[in-house]
Amino acid sequence: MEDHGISKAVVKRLPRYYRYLGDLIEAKVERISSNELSDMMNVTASQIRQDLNNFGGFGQQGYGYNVKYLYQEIGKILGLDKTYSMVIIGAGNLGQALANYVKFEKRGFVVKGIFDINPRLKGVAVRGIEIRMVDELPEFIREHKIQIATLTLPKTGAEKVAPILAENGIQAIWNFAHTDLHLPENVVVENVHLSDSLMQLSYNLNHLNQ
Amino acid sequence: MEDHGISKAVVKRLPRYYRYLGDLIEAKVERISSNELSDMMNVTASQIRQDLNNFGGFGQQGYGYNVKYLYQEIGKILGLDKTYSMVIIGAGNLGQALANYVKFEKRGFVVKGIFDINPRLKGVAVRGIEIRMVDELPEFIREHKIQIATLTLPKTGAEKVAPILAENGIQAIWNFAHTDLHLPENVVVENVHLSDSLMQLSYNLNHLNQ
DNA sequence: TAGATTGTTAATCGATTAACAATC
DNA sequence: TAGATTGTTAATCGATTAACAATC
Repeated sequence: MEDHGISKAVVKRLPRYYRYLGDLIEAKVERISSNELSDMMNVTASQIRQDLNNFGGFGQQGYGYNVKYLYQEIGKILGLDKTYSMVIIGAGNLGQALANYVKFEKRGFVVKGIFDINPRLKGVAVRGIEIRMVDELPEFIREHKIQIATLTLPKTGAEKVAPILAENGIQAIWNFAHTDLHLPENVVVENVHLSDSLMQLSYNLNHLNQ
Repeated sequence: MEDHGISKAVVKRLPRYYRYLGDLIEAKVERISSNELSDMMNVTASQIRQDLNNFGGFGQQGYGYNVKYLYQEIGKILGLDKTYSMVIIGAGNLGQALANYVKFEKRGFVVKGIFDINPRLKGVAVRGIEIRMVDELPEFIREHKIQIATLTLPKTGAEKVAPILAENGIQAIWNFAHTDLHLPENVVVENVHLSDSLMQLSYNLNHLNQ
């Protein structure tokens, strides 16, 4: 577990390496050089080697990298060799969409509960998981040792619930709400601001040219 | 429209400025200095001024920035003063969630059509928009002058449909599929790789410490 | 006018790329 | 052994921060 000082840029690239390596495994490719991978991914071979060497020497001179091994190692670095207990807070369209997305479960992110404030949703089941009311959260988190909370509710709701999560020992928040959460240092926040993304698209669409 | 050479990092920060300025307008704040904004946003005042001056001098010495004016100007830079015609391709949970998300519409991104390959969904309506079959896409895009396609379908489907979109004049793709699309330079691609995001969360969760 | 704060230039810092010795 | 390719150091490039003159 000794590392740190790894830049955000590097961490951001790891899932992409992981994805390409997964595809290579599917294609039954056994070994790959940083140069071949560089061609596939449109990054420099130098960057690939630098990135990987932040975590250790996974390759072999004259040979390259063993695809399966490297895939496994990056998986471990990303923490994908473990399972995580998750709740989804906000059972609207997006929340339900994420709850239904089984691929996350396959990667080890298990949805243990879905929560909402709307009493009309109480007891309604999404993929076999009944929707609970938000006031049950503190107990639920502690009882089920929930590590990750996915926030798919409006801004104000997210801001209200976030400190409660922190108080009850949530370790990470996957935040889809359109706001920046201010939480203690020991709570990891990963933001997915879809409207920011759409605005970037819009910018690029308008400014793409000579 | 003269610019370019604006770095990705800057463009990525613009929506966040825009969001904070919107909040300030709601809070009836009329003017703000780069220093105050810096405190709110946890970025350096220097960076704020540098970022903005990529696009012009929006402030005034001794005064700061007029919130409403700056908000408008950033909106224009992001292209939010226009409307866009959009289709959503893939009417699964995520596609339907996005189709139901009215805030996008309010920002000018209008969903004109929803498409799927599953014949059982044909004619089903989402927020009043009936689901069409993917083979109708080329005609639909041209007829309705669609500029943006949102891809919320599996990898293989996305890879199949993407070139068809490009051929029929789509200008930008908002890609939620778990794959990198290879398209002509004149098609903007904005990726939202949710599982990459979840992996970054997982990394940070495991490596947060001393 | 004095004070505040921008716009912008210069300095620093960090990340990417290039180069090459080590070694399989 | 010769060839290939890594791991790693050094060079370059770009982005962030600091500083300050311009000016409202």
